[in-house]
Amino acid sequence: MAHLTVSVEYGIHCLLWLVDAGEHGPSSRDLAELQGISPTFLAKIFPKLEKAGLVQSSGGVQGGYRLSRHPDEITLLQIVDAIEGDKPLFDCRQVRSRCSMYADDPPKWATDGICAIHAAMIRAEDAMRTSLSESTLGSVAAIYHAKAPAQFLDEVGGWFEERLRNRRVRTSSTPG
Amino acid sequence: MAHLTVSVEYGIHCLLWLVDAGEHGPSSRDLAELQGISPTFLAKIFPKLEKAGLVQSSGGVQGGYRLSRHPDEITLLQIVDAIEGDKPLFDCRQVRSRCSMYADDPPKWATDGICAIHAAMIRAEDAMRTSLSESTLGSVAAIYHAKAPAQFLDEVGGWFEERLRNRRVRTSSTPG
DNA sequence: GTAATAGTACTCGGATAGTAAGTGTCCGAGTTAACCGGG
DNA sequence: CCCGGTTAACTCGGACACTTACTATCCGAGTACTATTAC
Repeated sequence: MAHLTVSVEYGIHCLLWLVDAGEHGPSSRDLAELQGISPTFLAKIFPKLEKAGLVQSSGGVQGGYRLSRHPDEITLLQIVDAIEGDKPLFDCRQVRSRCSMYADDPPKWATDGICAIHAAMIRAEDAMRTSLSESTLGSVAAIYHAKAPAQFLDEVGGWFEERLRNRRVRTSSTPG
Repeated sequence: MAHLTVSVEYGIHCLLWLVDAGEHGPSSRDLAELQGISPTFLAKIFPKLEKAGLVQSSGGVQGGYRLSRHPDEITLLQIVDAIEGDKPLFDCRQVRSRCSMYADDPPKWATDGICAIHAAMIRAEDAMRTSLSESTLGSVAAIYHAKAPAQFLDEVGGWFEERLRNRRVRTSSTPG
């Protein structure tokens, strides 16, 4: 399995849709059905994004999500950390101090400071994180906008609005 | 779980011991028992290192492993790739083309080229890999040598030699 | 016309399977080199 | 003394449990808004 999971992929794609959505954003269910994703699974991802302060939710029948700040101020690193919880690249198990030469009593120089291997891994992880922090939701959205025709984005916007209108009611009769 | 597994950690630690071992290196079992690692598990890691051309094996009762080139010419990236098999950081599942707007028939502009999210992840992965390629087995070993007293390294060398001598025989009588 | 009530769809959290990958063990096949006995 | 068979420990590969994390589903509780109903 890859280090960055599909939860991250789902999360970023959803946030991209929120870039175009207005003040009254779609629900997690709308986003799931639009993209062919499990609605219940996506519903477990959004609370993490909200706790990280990336989106704001509104409850009730007209509820939904919207970005809590400008897309240019949301980095991919923030999204990854929000969903994966700052998962380390490398999990040092202190192999060196397990050496059988010093039976269960490693000397100070063996445990002092950080393991050289671990240090190299931390440098690699920092390089990755720095790269992720240089891409923002806005910059990714710009690439998508350049690819997709404007008509398509309008259609999706209309789809969201229709979903929103079709909520509520449905008690006695359907409009026809 | 972390992206880089304990297999990588075990592998690097073992290669570090091989830096100090001479032409006649220790067996995977020697290395496992020295470090308190599962011998059978370690025995599954070394063939990968050998396939990648990092170590050379010699079979038989006097067999063992030795580095196949100078430690300064073995990068951490090569070790990681040898053991993990060039595992990608991010596994793009083409969420964008699954959009329910175009039912099962995504237009060309949606599938053309690489996904913008995927591209950002590839940049992050490249940054990580570049960092890993800048650390060599030699540079890591130098840090360890600076920390551990020379006497300790000699003791380990002696331990390996004794293990090697105590192989074979043991049929009728022990030398005394 | 206004206030109270019922109903709907939402968010949120916990409990629970199924699946995939990593970790670790066991066993057998083939290899090498030292030891042992016969020529 | 020399040569072939035996033996021990190695590498190598496959098959097999165990554990963990991720993915996905289901259900119940609380919330906000709408429509209906009562006054």
